[in-house]
Amino acid sequence: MSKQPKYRQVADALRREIVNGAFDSHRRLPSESELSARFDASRNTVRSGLALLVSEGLITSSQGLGYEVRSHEVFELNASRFENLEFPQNGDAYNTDVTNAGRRPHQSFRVEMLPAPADIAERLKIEEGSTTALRFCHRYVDDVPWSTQATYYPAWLIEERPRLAEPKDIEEGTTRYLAASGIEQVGYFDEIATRMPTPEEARLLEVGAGVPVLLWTRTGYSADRPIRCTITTFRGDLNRMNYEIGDLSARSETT
Amino acid sequence: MSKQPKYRQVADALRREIVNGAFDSHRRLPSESELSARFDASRNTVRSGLALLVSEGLITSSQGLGYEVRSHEVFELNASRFENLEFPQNGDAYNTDVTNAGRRPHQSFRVEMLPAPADIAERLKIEEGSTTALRFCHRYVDDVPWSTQATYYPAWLIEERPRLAEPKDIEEGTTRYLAASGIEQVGYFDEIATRMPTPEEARLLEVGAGVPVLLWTRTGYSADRPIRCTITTFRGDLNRMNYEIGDLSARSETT
DNA sequence: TGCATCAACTTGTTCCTACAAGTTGAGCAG
DNA sequence: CTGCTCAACTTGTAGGAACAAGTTGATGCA
Repeated sequence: MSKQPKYRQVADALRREIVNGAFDSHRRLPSESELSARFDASRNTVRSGLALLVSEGLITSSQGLGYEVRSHEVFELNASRFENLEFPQNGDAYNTDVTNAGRRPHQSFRVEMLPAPADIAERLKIEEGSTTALRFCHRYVDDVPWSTQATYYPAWLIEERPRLAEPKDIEEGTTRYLAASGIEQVGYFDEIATRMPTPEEARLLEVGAGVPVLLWTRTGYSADRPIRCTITTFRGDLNRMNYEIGDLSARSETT
Repeated sequence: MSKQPKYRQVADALRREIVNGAFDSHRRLPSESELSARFDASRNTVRSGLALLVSEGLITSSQGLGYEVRSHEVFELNASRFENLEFPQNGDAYNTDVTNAGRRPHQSFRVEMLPAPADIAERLKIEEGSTTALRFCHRYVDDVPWSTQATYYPAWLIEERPRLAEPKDIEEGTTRYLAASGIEQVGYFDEIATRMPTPEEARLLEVGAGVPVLLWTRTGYSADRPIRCTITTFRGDLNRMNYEIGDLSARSETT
């Protein structure tokens, strides 16, 4: 009658109940032993089924507490408005967006001088191994880890704009700082990818198993040459990226 | 000495060897019993460690064959060039891009008339439950499942452009078909998200555990109103999306 | 009342066994 | 030589047991 292995039947039954909302948002699931009795399966088998749901990102488990349904409240990032000088903002884009959403931003900075990795060198059109300044930024929203951001600047730019090498926030935003001193970012090339987090990323972003990360690589260009490359790693469960392209006057109209 | 549980030590050791390239691209890993002897751990413990690497997307397993390192050969999609009338193409964007990359495209179509789901209705600015035409497309590259695409057209558009309701490819591309008959897409709003696949998606895209999907939702607008909404589901391990924004004349120059 | 302790829960880790099921290559029958 | 069978590998599924470790609330002592 059922060709599916038992642990899958367990997972399928629980998944159906979860998506139908049988378990309140942050109430707990029945314990492993209860499920074991209900499905007439060993604890190991039930655990296999639960592990499947964890890896799908549907539930989380905590030792001593049990399993609970994960809630997703996504945060939208408008990538095409970022770094657009015409769009009014107070401070940098991250602070602006988070504050506008009624959340509380927090970030920690770190600056390193290091030789350019191959992929960065290629994007910045510089020699692999030549010096770059890496501004690394770990961002939180309401004290929940949100993203890590690594921006590489080529050496020639640092010499002209030494504030980029200081390990602190640039209040007006780096784009404006550069523009105000004559280096204008006139275009950018974005690459978006997804994968499962490395153990290091999982630690920094405090994500468990089953949550992919969104990788956003932006290479900014002046009229002459590449001026910086930013790699942002987002928690995939909490973020969505938007692009507005072309004439969208029909979008804002009320129907 | 080592506070980490043994199955994590196994996973960490193997991960290190994999990223250092100790195992050839598609050669197999040692079998579970070999690893069990090497790490002085039970087969179950070794399996837990291997399961971790599978969920990270590093390796795959096949019954009877063993474990092997997964290769990533990503396919780049230029999202900002899609549906741009100025950019010359033969046929639709998918066929063009895949053929240009020297790969062989294949796709199967299906058309359904169905009531609009809530999220689609909101994006198309129509009543929830009102009729829409869904053009569903399952795409392959070199016979590997690549993406599924669901495009919803509002009823008013189908009445004017009945070819959209026919279950076959429109050779010149839907964008050009619409433009040639007076409905021009002048802008679009893109949303990009990632998550683990549902069992249905995992089946269609033939992805195992540990591979997230990339969700791309594009709402196209004419000068007056939304004209369609496309939801594309990509295999995250095989695809990357690009956006070119602003003046990128500095990008194409040779250094 | 306030606080510490502990029993009773939870999941986490590790081992064991047994058998099912997919793959491959050796070897034998024709 | 061809083609089939089968033994010997591989991973997959299912059960068992025992103990570690985190959490919670009840109990009882000061």
